[in-house]
Amino acid sequence: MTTTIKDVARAANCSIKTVSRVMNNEPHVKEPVRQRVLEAVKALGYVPNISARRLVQRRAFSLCFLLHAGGLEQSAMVAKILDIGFEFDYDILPLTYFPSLARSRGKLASLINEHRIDGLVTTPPADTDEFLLNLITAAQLPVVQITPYNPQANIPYVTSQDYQGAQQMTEHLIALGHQRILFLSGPRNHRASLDRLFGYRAALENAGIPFDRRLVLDSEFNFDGGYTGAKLALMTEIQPTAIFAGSDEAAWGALYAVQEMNYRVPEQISVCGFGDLPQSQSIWPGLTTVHQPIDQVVDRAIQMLVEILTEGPGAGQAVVLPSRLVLRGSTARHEAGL
Amino acid sequence: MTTTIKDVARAANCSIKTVSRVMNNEPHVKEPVRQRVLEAVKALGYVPNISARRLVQRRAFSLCFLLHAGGLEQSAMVAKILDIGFEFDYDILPLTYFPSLARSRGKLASLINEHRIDGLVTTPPADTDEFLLNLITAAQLPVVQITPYNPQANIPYVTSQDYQGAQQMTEHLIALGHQRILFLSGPRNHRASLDRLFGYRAALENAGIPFDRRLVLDSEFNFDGGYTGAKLALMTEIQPTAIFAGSDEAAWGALYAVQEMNYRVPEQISVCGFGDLPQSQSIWPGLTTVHQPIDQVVDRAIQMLVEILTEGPGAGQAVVLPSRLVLRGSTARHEAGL
DNA sequence: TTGTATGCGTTATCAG
DNA sequence: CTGATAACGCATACAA
Repeated sequence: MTTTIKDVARAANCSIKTVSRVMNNEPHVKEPVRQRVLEAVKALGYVPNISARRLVQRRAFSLCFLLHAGGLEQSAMVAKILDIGFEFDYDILPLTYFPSLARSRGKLASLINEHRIDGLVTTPPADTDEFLLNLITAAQLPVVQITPYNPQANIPYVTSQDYQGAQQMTEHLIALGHQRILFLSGPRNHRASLDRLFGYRAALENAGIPFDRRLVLDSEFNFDGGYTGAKLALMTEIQPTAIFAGSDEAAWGALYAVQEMNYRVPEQISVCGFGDLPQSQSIWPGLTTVHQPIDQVVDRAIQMLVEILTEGPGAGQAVVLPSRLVLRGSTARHEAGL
Repeated sequence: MTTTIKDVARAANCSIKTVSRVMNNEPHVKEPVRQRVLEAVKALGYVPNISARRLVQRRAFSLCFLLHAGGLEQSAMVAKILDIGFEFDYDILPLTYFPSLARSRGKLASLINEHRIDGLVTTPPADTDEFLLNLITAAQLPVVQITPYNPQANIPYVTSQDYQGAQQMTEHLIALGHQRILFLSGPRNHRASLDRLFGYRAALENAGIPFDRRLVLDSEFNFDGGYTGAKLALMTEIQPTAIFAGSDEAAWGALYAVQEMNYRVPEQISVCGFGDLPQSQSIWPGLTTVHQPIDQVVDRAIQMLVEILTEGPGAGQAVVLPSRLVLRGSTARHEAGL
């Protein structure tokens, strides 16, 4: 038999309301009474029944963290999410979302329509998915985005410095003597990707290097995208001396392609990425990249959502966390002779 | 205002109990009545309130999938878990568990003690953690393990062929002309690792190759373990011609170490792993490994747990799914002259 | 500062 | 086969 609030009230010789007050840290309880209640709670091993709370409060006390399927880009986020597990009373339900799969859309819809969650954290590219947006607006579900500012919506978000990170990385490559820097961009609806592209261009401009649009290739932020982009550039007249992939995964693909074509990294070609996924320090010869504070981003996003859920919409903000360069073995000075 | 079971009952001109029967596919409802109810449900867009169900059934309708922290070994499982998201009425709460961290132990304890979950799926090495075992037995929590058979416990489990997979891989290396095959083993309390070691030894024995115990190195199933083990073997008199890592992650580390020492893979040294993580086909030169049907393992484990939860302990079984070799570029015939 | 009574939306009991 | 009524455990107006 589980002990309920009534048992505690009886043991502490007070009403259940008083116990409730103590449990929820509400005011208007005299100190001696509060102590009696706390003792009774400890003695009986009382734990509030979360299901009852859910019912009476009309909340699911759980939230969904929506991730993009397939990519490893988000595996670092997942690691943090699984580390958190649940935050306060909120269960965290991580879910991958394939907009193209009816089954996946159905899962998301039932999650929302059956009121199984109170709020949502989204990551690109889910945040631009129309089906999802319709669900959210119909259900008036609170949302926190992990993505740069979207001027079209007024949605709280958490992100890290994309523009600045890309600019610094490009400056670094330029300082190493590189002039022909290939930039492997992501999808155009991926705002962070755009910001990185702008940062790249800003650095070139500041250095007085004329912009060659052939040096920017649109691709996907995954292994294949990087692989294909690098191959394309090396097999044609583009001939970069450095490859700056807009994501670490694409950088891995580029690294693979470059080595497959028997170029030496970094002696002949430098390669770098963006994101600093854990594996990027494990692959040979170590990927130079822009470190994003993913753990903190995830942490802040979840906290912000919980705050919105408990304190109302006003708790939503815009947060941009700093990123920084991480120099490893995949980049080196460009020697004119090679 | 959300529509409740009462609204449906009124609309269908019957009692709430009848509606409940229809919703739960219980018998003893005449067909015309059932139809009326179903129409009313559709017309009103009625969705049962899961919180009320949770309260009255005294179940959390959620389960925890416990993962080992840090390793990528489990990232493939995570991908599948996040794809499933929730199964029937059960929310799936994936959580990483660091037994050494008080915070992590606390999370797990509150999850169980606060009755937030009805059952648990465990993966190595959590399944041998004493703190967890105590929690489970104290709470009498149903568990399904993802690990080979443990004769000490009578716990339902799902796994894939570890022994056979390792044996086949070793046979393959032998067929390629390798005689000195280094085996990078995992922790001794990792049962799957032991089974792989036994498979390796069985293949050697069948081929009449005398067992050299210096060729088996105990290490960790991660990048560093593989890196260190490979270095050790190559810098000493052990001198293997092939390295069989008991996990893909360790194989990556070995691959890194071998290349760092300027050996060519696979021409001079063959390297292979176990598990077939997604990244193993992305790293250069492509890792030969044993494919485990991780998606199916995860699927079956969750389904089994839900069955136990709904149908009682009798639903638990022992399931072993098949694994198979995947040949890529990291292994080749051993030429005596090199 | 404290307590009483009511309701949240289901499922379960037991009588019809 | 069907239905009235009582839990489930908590929070919350509203009194006192």
